[in-house]
Amino acid sequence: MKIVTWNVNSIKVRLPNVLEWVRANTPDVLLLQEIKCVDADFPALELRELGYEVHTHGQKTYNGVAFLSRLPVSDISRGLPGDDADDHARWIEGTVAGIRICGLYLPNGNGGEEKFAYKLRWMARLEARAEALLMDETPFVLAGDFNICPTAADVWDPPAFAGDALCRPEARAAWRSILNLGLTEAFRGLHPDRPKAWTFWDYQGAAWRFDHGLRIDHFLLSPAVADRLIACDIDRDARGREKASDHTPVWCAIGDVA
DNA sequence: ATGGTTGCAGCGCAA
Repeated sequence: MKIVTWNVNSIKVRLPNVLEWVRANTPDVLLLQEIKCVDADFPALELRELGYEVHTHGQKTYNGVAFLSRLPVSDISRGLPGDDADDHARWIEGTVAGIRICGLYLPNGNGGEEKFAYKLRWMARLEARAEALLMDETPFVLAGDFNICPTAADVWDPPAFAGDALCRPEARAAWRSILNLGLTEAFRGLHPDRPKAWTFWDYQGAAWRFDHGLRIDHFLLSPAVADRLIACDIDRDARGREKASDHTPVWCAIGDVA
């Protein structure tokens, strides 16, 4: 099973890129972030024509996540538990082939201490959700735009980003706390030393041209799924297309149960 | 150099 995560930064603007990429790469499950539209405005017909079940958790203007699958999906659930007052559309989960797949858009956390505090609270809820799935012994995948550069190796200019919410020690500590539940980060598990493995290049400052990137889109696997991990990689090519998102797709392949 | 770019929405805000 091939699972893809991609922050598309508006599905309305990105639809041609997404359709072309899906035709060429035929993922089984496609998790999108920042669709930036309400559910009724998501271009479901176009994706159904390519063979996908379409589930969305959208909102006006900001955020919004989608869960698309060529395989049957059951028990879709929207919203990360733990705060009924949180109205950001950042979480959608569903079961495919016995795996609970969670698509997430973690808060960026820049723009003031209130926003950073929200990010940390959201990460505490994420850890609680992962713990609950582990307790249930549910095989699961957490995938999406985590807005976290786990280490200095995941940042093009570490000193310049020292105070950025994507790199701040409290955010990295929260990330490690989640990993320390016993999860496997798919990309670094398979490519521990690959340099400049970026998944995001800012629109500003010609970041793509200079290869000034960050690695912030990730897959976290529960132990049973980690045992079945075959491959995980980043499709840089999509970032170089016309009208590209500032993020590029990241994918992983999970083998069938032996 | 407190800059620059994109998207939404309708102009400042979020990223």
